[in-house]
Amino acid sequence: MQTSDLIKNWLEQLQASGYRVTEPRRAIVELVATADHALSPIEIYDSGRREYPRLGLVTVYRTLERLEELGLVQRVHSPDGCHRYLRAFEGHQHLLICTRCGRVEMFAGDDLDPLARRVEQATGYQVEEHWLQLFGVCPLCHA
Amino acid sequence: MQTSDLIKNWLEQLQASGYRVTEPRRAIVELVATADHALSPIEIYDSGRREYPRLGLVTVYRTLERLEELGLVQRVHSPDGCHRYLRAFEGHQHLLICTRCGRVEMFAGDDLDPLARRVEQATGYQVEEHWLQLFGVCPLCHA
DNA sequence: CTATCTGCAAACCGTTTGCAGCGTT
DNA sequence: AACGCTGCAAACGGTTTGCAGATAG
Repeated sequence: MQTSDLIKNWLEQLQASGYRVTEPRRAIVELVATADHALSPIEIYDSGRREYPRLGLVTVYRTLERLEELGLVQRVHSPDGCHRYLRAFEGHQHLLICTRCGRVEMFAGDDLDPLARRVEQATGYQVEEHWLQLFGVCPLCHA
Repeated sequence: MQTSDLIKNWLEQLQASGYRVTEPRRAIVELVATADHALSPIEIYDSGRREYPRLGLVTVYRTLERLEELGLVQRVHSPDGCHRYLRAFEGHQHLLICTRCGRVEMFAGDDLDPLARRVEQATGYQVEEHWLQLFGVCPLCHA
């Protein structure tokens, strides 16, 4: 899908879910849908302001909340605890995250479902979610 | 190792590293070394206060910092972003965490090193750390 | 026209820092 | 006796909430 189509698609999904398509939302969606790395709310706010100067940080948080509800973005947790947001991709993804710049790669990892089921059996837990994340330094930051 | 020995061992390690063994530290170490689940700083503060009422939250943070330096505790990250602390075990562990009460189980997972090396090769990243964590509801919270 | 959305300000929560006095060594 | 440690209070940064005015549908 073309990035412009992606943006249009997100806005349509917002609308279809009863949300309104507004200028600030348009700016935020444009940024997040096309970013190649995970963005923090502040980064979105700063960049978004260049396009739509009246943008407020609160709106960034509220819009991200909506996009997460719709499954369009996912949160990324890092060792530093900083919350970043990344466009969600098809199915469950395993992430490789650059600890310097937040750039994110996806990789096909092991399928963890068998493991999860094994562990459920062994412990009696009901497994609801799993994280498989690698952290490292990307080639660009490394140079 | 007996839990009382474990506590003694931690206090000795503090001392050996040039830190002082004080009443508040003793209370904190006792709690964290023997806990069967990951504790948040506030929980440590509240419980610690029962044993040593003058305990301050700041001291909890500062002591956890020391214990982390010495490799005696490890941070645990959850989807809610809440930081909890767990006694560190031998080698690298994969965790299963109860999202309700913070109880933690360890499990022998796949060895992720081959995967990490494969991903390094494919992406050019230098992989430094990995997380394999499962989240769920433990049998007790589930009932 | 109405209900949602926005931005501001202020509240809020977990964490960190400055500092004067206390307690370990 | 000296220096690290403590607890209080206050600062701090990120996130959330209340509210009156703006705006999409």
